[in-house]
Amino acid sequence: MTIIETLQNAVVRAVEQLYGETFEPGKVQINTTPAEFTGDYTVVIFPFVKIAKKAPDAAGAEIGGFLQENVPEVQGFNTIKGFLNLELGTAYWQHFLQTALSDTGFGRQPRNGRKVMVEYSSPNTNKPLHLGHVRNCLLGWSCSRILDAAGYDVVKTQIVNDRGVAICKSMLAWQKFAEGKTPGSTGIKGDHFVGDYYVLFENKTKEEYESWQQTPAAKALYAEKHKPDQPEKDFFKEYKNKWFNDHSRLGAEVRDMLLRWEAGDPDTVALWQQMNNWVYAGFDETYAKLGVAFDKLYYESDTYLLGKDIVDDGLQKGAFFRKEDGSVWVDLTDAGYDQKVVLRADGTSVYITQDLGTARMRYHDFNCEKMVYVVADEQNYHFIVLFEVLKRLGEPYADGLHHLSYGLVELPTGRMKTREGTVVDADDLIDEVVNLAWENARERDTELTDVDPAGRAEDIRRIGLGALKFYMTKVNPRKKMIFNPEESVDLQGQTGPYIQYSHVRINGLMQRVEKEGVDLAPAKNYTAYRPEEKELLKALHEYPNTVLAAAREYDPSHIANYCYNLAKSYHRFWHELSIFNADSAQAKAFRLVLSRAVGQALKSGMELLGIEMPERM
RNA sequence: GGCUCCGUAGCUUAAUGGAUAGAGCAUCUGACUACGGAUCAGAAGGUUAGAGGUUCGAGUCCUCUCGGAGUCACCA
Repeated sequence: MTIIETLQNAVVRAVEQLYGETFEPGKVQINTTPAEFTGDYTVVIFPFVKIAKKAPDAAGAEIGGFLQENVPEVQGFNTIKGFLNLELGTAYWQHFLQTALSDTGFGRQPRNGRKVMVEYSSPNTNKPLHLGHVRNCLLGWSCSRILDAAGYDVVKTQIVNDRGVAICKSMLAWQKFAEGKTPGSTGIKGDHFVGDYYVLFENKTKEEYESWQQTPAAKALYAEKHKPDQPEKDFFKEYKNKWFNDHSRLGAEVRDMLLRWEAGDPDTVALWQQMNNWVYAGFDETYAKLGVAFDKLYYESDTYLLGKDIVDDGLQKGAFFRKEDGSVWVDLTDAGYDQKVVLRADGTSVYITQDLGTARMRYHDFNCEKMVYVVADEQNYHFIVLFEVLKRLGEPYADGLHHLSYGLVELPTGRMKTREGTVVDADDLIDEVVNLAWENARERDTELTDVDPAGRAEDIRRIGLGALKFYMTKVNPRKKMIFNPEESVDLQGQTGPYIQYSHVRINGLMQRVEKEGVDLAPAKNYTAYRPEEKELLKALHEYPNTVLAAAREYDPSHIANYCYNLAKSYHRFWHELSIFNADSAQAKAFRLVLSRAVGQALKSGMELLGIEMPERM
């Protein structure tokens, strides 16, 4: 039982005895006491005022008195304006510190035997990963780690969008123009290699379209179809999709290729596998650099026909209905949404059919009671519909579905656009932040460069990536993010390196403890806490609660902000108090023990964000 | 237009319905010849977009208005 639960229960007993009313323990509000008041935890008294028929402070004093008498941990209290501030005794804090230190899993909940699947990244195989995938991957990875720490068994997965017209474009361009070149022969990373042919296809198509616009047929079409005052340029911009479907030679070839792929034509399938394998090799490299991984991969080429049995199921249960043309629909108008098609008239699947089928398949594969989809907020509506439909079908996991929706990453110049070349490539970005960390390190210190070059390089990599990862996880996922390249590699202030630095400081202390064989036992006799010590201790104490809150809300930014606050308290503590030169052996031992526990929590918290700690910086 | 999300200091942001809205960046002023200054202390900067309402108490909940984004495909 946590201290908060202990206090809640005790308050319920107090109210029962004093005023003869029962209350639900969960309804008792207990907050950490703000720094400007004395106390550790604060009970909000207002809800009891009516029952007590007393002024807030009088009721608070009575409840406080009861708690002090009946709860051993409560040593003192004061009431101010309806808030009952409770002070916990040093025995409690000493015990807590010892537990936090010896418990290697401090902040981790015991296994709860429940399984959750987290889907993230889910790239297309026709181009490399970009900045948006980086946010997605960091959120997905972090969310997985947090759920794991909260006691769940987590299955990390991605669904690879490996089929469709996009990859066929790359394939066709490669076939026509590559003259047998490969990533191996050119030295280009596989995903970039394939992406280049996708771009080439788009460029060739553009050329074809522009020359087509000069033909008499095109001119006649414009003359006949354009809206009043519409310039030729605008007309043809609008017409592009229709042109691609009706007139383009490349368009015809690419559709032909897709048909051959669907028919299982061996040559086409072989080429498709070849090119996707190049891409996967590239992705693996990027994922490794980012420090993320997956337990199970699903491929859209395997899943894109799924879901038809669910459609039958839905028809039988009356959740779906069939229109005259044979298409199948779900009517969500009673819930304030639209009617959505779930199966085309020709019997083929649409996007949501596939997702319905995939959800059921995953449930059968892993028996997950929860599934988290890390997908950008563009698809909010899709997931509302998907979850609603699964609920109406009575799927057993329907209540455990969560869309971890995050805002798009934009540049200061606006939204990223492939066509305008404003996409920030993931590999470039990672290299860039590490380079900047190098530059910065060289300016700082020359002493560290001559020892252990390999360890030094690894530390710098951790610092650069730490800056990037913290920058991207510290904001609430829901918020649209303006990616400012300069701020993302800041190393001062509310940043990853700020936190890493506090850990490095602690490391330094611990090495000295080791070297000098400092006796830490006197720590338990130290009780006269200084404000900086108490603040730090209280901050440390909040770690397990923070992990639980982050898991409950699927929100890594709670962890990021917590780590920052803890590091901030530590820096202040460090600056205000002498550790090795403390007044007494007890104070010295206590501060060292506290430092060690804080170091462990910081390391553990940052690990939840996928951030590693450097040895030195 | 319907639906969803967002709007907090110049900028980036925090705050299970609780106390004087908390940080960082940028600006200005300071800090021990001491455990590492990627640090610390301080100043300045806020009508939480606006107006009503609910509540003992609202940045947070409700209604309306304004501004921004997304979505409203038999695309994925």
